[in-house]
Amino acid sequence: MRLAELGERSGVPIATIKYYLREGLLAPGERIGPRTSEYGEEHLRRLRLVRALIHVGGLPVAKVREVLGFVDDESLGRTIRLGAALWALPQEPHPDGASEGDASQDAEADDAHEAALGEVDRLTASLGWEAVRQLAPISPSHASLVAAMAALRRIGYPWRSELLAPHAELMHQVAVLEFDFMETFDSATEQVEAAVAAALLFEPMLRALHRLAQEEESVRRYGMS
Amino acid sequence: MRLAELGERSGVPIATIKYYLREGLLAPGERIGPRTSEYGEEHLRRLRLVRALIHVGGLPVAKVREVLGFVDDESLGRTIRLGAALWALPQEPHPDGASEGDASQDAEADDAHEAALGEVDRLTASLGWEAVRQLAPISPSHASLVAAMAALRRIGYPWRSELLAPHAELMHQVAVLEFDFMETFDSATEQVEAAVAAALLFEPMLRALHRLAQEEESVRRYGMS
DNA sequence: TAGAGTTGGATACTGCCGCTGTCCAAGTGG
DNA sequence: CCACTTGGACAGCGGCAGTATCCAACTCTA
Repeated sequence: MRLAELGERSGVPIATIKYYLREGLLAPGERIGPRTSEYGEEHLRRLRLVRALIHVGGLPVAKVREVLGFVDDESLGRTIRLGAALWALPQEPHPDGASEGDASQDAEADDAHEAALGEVDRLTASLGWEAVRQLAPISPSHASLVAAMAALRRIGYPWRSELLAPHAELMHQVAVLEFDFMETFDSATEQVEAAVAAALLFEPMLRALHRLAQEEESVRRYGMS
Repeated sequence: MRLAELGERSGVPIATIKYYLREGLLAPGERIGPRTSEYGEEHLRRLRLVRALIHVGGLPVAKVREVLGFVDDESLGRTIRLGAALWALPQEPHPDGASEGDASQDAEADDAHEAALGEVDRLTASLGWEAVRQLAPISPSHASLVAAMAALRRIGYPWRSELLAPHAELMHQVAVLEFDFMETFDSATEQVEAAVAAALLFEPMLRALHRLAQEEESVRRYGMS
């Protein structure tokens, strides 16, 4: 398949495909002439993944390049390759959300952070997530969880680890399913691609469930009016 | 408190506060002279909410204006006011993620959509979420859930409603807690603000838990290497 | 083989968005 | 009294995801 067909089958404008090629999000096609390249099904698959990362996941192009760099790095072992790709996914839309006001506020923020840290520690201990506990100092997901809990605490919502535990257990079941799914693919690259896609697409579903539950509870409490 | 102090206590640059005033995200202060205004604690609170919506929630300024418009509309009943504010929160970062390739792909997408619709229907039926079932045709959250499930299905991940049910139940418990928290505030405006903030800040926490669970499972399966 | 169309490649531009810097005349405060 | 601040207006910036244009070299079709 050549460029025009790739664009047609993927629904992505040719100018945009050229852009992705330039940015290294898409490997160049196989050269079959000085000014002609042939693209395969794997290009189509990759193009769909890129679009999903950017449009569903909301990742900036630079981040996509980083993630795909790990996905494609065949010199890495599977664990590292998968871990690196998943860690490269951004943890929060905008990590610069902290306030930097006067001293009292900074102190407030630190208190919340400390408390959140302790809460997460108790949570992972009660769950027996030993790997997570070992990785805690360097794991972006761990930092992200602490930051989110601290933010909630700062607006006066001191969430307890006991309330989080059931979610955590469920998330672990979800992770098991995701990994099972991932292992149905043959090539390591496809496996990691599948894991990234699943990790990313599951989250909007969770968010939607959360909002639906809010709707239900709102109507139950206050009626439909 | 005057402009300079508001900027200092919130940590938001004065130029930015002026921008928010211009954009209508922040009510003007109380005029105490032809060129002087006084700002109160509610301005500080609102400013923090605006920052949280933009930086933690990733909302564009226009969306923030829309949400706050409902939060502030005292002519609305509480149900409507709350519902409108929550519905105005964006459901997906980039809702334009669909592909529009050739006919075969469109058909594929429709199949996935139909299947997802049925799955969600069975889910809400089994949960007894009657309000959600009634609101389904107009609820953005419902549409969003269907879209997310359809996207997963399209990449070959036909999630069953049984697997979602425990999440949904948990989310309902979460919603109950959120509403309890909301009701600890006196003024309706503060209540709705609290609900919006809680709805928004809970989601990053869930995502972080999901990713931590992935880490744990990855190490359990493939070791730390 | 002629002529229309496509290719990879380079470069410059667009539009949106969240600010940010500058300027101003009118007031304020020590 | 005079430096400073205020509300207000407006232009500009920097980043980002594309998009448009042009090109010479090539390929396909008639």
